[in-house]
Amino acid sequence: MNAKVEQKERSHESILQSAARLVREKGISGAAVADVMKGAALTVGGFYAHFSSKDELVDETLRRTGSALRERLFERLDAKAEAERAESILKRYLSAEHRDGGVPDCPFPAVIGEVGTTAPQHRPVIGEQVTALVDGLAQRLPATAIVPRRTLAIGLVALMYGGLSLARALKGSELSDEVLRACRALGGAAARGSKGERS
Amino acid sequence: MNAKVEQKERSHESILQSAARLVREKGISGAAVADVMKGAALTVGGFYAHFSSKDELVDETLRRTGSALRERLFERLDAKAEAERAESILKRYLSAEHRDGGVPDCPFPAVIGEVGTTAPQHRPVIGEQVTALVDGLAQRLPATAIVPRRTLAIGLVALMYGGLSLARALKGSELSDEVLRACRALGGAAARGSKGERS
DNA sequence: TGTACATCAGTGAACGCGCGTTCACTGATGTAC
DNA sequence: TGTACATCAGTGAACGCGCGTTCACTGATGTAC
Repeated sequence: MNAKVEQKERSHESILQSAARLVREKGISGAAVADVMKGAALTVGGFYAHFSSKDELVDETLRRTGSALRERLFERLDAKAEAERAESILKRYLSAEHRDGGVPDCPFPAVIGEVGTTAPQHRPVIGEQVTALVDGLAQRLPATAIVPRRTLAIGLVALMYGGLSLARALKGSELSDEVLRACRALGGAAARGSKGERS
Repeated sequence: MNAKVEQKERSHESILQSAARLVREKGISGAAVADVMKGAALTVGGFYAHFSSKDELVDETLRRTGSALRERLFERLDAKAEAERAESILKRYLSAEHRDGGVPDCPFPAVIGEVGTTAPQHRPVIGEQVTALVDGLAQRLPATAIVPRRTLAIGLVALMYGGLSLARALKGSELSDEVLRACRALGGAAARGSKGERS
C-alpha cells in the first residue's frame, strides 16, 4: 500500500493547493469542486475519496491559508524594532501586489462576506483564524499611548482586511490605490500613537 | 393609462425595497430574483417588465441603499461639534444593532467581497458609492494632527466596513463584540488625533 | 354612453445552465497462497 | 516466484436542485369611434 498511499497524499495536497488558490481568488461559491479538481489535474468524481463534502474542503483550506498568511506576515518580524512592526505588516498586507493577486495572500477578503451572509457554517473556522491573527499581532505590537495593545491588533486587522477588500472591489480606479495608501497611513499613525512622518 | 401607471410605479418601488432588504442581508448572489419578487408580493415572470436584468436591479439597489446609508449616517451631524462627529458615526455604524440587521443598514459588507471576486460588473456603482461616502465624511470631519482629512475619511470607511463585516462573520462569539468595540476605539482615537478618554 | 379592440403588468410553467453529489466502472497496486 | 483475487483512487456520466431568463397566456385598464 505504499506507492498507492503516497500517490493519494500527493493528490490530496494538490487538491488543497488548488482550492487555496481558487478560494482566495474567487471566494467559496466561486471555487467550484469541478474547478478545484481541474486545478489539481484530476476529475470531479474523485473528490469524495479525499473530502466528505465541499464544506470540509473549505474549512481545511481556510485553516491552511490562514496559517500561511500568519507565517508570511510575521516572517522575520521579531528581528525588527517593536515600533516598526506595524508599519512593516501594513506595507506587506496593503500593497498593490497583494491586491492584484500576489503572494502573501489572505483568504479573508474573498470569504468574510460570504461567511457573514450565505455561508455561516464556516463561522467557527473563521473565528479560529481571526483569533490566531489577532493574537499573533497583539504579541508582536508595542504598547502605544493611543489604545491598548489588543485593541490596536484588532483594529489593524479590521483596517487591513477592510482596506484590501475595498481596494479589490475598486480595482482599476485611482480610488483603489488611494484606499491602500490611506489605510497604511492611518494604521501606521495609530500604531505609532501620535503623529509622525509619512513612510 | 393613469391607474395602470401608478400601479406599476408602486410595484417598481416594492421590488426595489425588497431587493434592498435582501441584498443587504444576503448579498448579490443571495438575493434571487424569484425571492425579490416574492418579497414584493409578485411572481418571477413580471420582473422583466421592470428591469432588463438582475444586474440592472442590483446596480439600482446599490445606488439606493448607498444613498440611504449616507442620509442616515450624516443625519443631524452638522449640528454637532466637529470633534464629536467621527465618534458619533462610528457609534452608529459599528453597533450591535447594525451588525444584527437593524437600520441604518449598509450594503457594503454583504456586497464588496462579491464585487472584488465574482461580480466585477458592479465595480462602477461601488466606485460611485464609496466615493460619495468618503467625500461626505471628509467634508464633515475635522482636520486632525494625525493624518490629512481625506486620509482619515478613507481610513474610517475601511475600518467601519472591515469591522462590521468581521463582526458579522464572527456573530455569536465574544470576539464579534470585541471587534466592534476595538474598531470604535481605534477610529475614535485616530479621529481625535491623540490619546483620549474612552467613550 | 356603449361597444369593440389594443395595451401591457403580471402569472406560472418551461428552458438552459452550473452546481454539489452519486454511482457504475476501470485499472493500477497490493495481498494471499 | 507466479497466479488469482481484493482494494480503492480516480473517471466521467448522470442526478436533483436553484438560478436567471423566456414565453404563451390572462385580465384589468385604457382608447377609438
